[in-house]
Amino acid sequence: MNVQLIDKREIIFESSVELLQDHGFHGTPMSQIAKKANVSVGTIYHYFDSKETLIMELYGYCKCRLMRYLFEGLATNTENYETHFRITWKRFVQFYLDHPHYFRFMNQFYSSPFYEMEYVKREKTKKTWAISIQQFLEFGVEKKTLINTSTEILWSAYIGVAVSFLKSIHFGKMEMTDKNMEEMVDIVWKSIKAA
Amino acid sequence: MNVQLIDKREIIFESSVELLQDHGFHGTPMSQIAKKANVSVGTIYHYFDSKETLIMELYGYCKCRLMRYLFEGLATNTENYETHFRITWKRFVQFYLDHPHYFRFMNQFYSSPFYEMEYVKREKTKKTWAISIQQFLEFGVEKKTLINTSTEILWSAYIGVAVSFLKSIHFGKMEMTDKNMEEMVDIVWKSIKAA
Amino acid sequence: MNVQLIDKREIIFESSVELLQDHGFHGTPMSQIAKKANVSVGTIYHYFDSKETLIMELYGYCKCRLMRYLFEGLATNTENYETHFRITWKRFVQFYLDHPHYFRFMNQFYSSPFYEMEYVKREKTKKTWAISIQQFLEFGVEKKTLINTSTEILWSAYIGVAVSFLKSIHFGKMEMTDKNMEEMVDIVWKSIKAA
Amino acid sequence: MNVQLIDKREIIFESSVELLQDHGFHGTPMSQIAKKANVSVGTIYHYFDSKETLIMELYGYCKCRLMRYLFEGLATNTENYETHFRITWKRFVQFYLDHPHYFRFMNQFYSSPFYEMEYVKREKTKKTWAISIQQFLEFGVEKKTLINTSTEILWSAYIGVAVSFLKSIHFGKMEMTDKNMEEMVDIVWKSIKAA
DNA sequence: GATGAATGAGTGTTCATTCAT
DNA sequence: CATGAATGAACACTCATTCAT
Repeated sequence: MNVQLIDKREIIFESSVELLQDHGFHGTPMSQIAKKANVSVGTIYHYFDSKETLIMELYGYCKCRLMRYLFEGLATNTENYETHFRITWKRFVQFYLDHPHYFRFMNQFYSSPFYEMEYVKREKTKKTWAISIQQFLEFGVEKKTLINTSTEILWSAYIGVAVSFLKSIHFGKMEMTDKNMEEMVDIVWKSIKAA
Repeated sequence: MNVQLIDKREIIFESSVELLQDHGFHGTPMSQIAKKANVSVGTIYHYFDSKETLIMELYGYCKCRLMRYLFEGLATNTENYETHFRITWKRFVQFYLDHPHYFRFMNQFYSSPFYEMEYVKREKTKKTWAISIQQFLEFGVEKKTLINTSTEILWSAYIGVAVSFLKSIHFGKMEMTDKNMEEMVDIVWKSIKAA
Repeated sequence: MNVQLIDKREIIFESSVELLQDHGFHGTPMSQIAKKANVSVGTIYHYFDSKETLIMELYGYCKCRLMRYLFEGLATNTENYETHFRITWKRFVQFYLDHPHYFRFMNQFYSSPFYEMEYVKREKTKKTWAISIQQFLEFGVEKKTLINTSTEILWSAYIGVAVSFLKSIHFGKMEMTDKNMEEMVDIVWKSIKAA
Repeated sequence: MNVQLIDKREIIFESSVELLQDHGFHGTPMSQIAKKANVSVGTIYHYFDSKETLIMELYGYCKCRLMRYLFEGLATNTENYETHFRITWKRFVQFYLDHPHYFRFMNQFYSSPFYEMEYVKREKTKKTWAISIQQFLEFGVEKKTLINTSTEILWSAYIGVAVSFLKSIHFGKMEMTDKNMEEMVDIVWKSIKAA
């Protein structure tokens, strides 16, 4: 029971993503989140200052989950960069395929005015997953395995295709098959590997 | 009088995008849109059934604007596919750079639960810009200028990088320069051109 | 019906005083005021920015009503100061006897943290009833009919006894009779008239 | 242990007045009082049945403090009534000047719907400070030192001017000087002393 | 006795929508 | 066609109070 108390924030988080992703931020009343989490509204406000705060922190929570999944058990200084690259990219996609509501929530968040605010904060706490992937990309440039351009450009190529791919799958325009996955990594890899 | 009708709808559209993009769909009251458009709320309801309808139709309006811009003055059966490809991709990006609130609005819309509904309707009226770009991509496959894969995959590579690139620029992570633009097209082209 | 529209603010005012004075500011929900005024909550918010604003403006409304009552039909430059003084003081008391809820409301307001805020504003718009009575008192000092002291001191003597008297009546400790009224004016007059 | 009990109640009382006087009764959450008193909310509820009870008892506590201050070291059957009268009146004012938040709290309480309830109870427990001052005033009437009128009328003249004077000082309209104090007592004394 | 997490009824406020003018 | 006052359901959030520890 003590354990449950500690996890209350997490219970609220999990209830929130599911609801928020398919009714939208404003379409999901706090009362509904409370009901789904089996707590009272007051309890949510005990753990979070406001609905906005809850959403902001939920975003952080999702990022953490993704991070853990992305780099788990992966040697940091890999010898074969390409292999490493392919694994990471596929994991990124796989994470969202396994947690579709995380994907939809984060995507919605990222495209909403909420993100603008969050972004400011992010500048302060540099330690984010985005940075980590970026470091990985920078490393590739240094090793001359990737084309010699700005990290931001590489990042756009890396993440953009993944997100776009995930959306196509989400909307049922495409099937998720190993073949498709492989073709997509090929495309990404081809696009930014050094000639 | 007919002219005036069209004008008023457009005035409402223009006022809406600007507001919606930085306050969000639920963060923008009809009254505020009315004020910005210099009409009464009643008038908006004269032209649109509901707020939802307004947003839906606004999305359609934006799509039309983009379409017109994308293919304007461009010969449909071009001899040099690559040139055509590069021009189109850069126009796509340029359109949003010129109309940043269109970009933010459509992105927000596309990532919101609204889109799900809209999507169903879209299936009925096939004539959308997306289809057009897709036809262009399919044409490339037929000509064996692009790699032989599904249109959806090509589409993901094409659009994903563009969107991601635009976001980086929007958030000030990247400067918009001709050089950057050129590098991005190169990446996209390289990624899907036939070997 | 047009007339009624114009008077809507006043209808809300009248409903408010009655409720506020016997349930307190926080003890009176907006919904209750709305019900009593036979309008919707939304309508109240159409005329007043917030509950606070409503209360503030209600105070102003009450002050106006009192003012009109106090000096109505009274020649400004009276020859007999004492007569004038006695009439005004008794009118002040009478006004509140006739409008007991105005008295209780204003008293409550005056003793609450609300007044502090209002007070700041009042400094800007000097034209208040308090000032008017004070001018009357100053005039008495100039004429050497009242003792030669600060207006504030005279004011305290004038208003303090009246308020205290009204409270005693309100709490049933005292009957309101002409005799009592006369005795009270005597006391006040005696206390500040020049020797 | 008994000592501790009394202490905690007092700590809670002291924290309460300060908070209540400038945020109002409903503007001060129990949690805030608890924080200021360095106890938990639960503890407050251990000593007081409800918030209402706390406020009621706080009022009683303040009255006691005033009483002790008013008559401390003062012979009950004084020979010189006027001197005694002046001392008491000035002490009354002085008490509130020394404890401004007591003044504001009691004033607020007295003008609020709370008092109505309290008043009923008060009838039962006759032993209050008000009664004491009233006895003092009655004594003056018997001695024919004060005018021959009802105690309530004398009381109104006595207390009303004091309260009004204190408010003027509180709102900074008047400076608290010995001269002003002396002038005010003169006014009060003059107003009710026998001719 | 003391704590403070949990509760949930209750409040102020917003805003899409209607409709009489 | 245009207006904007009126509506009232719905929501975010508060806070007195309880109770398991």
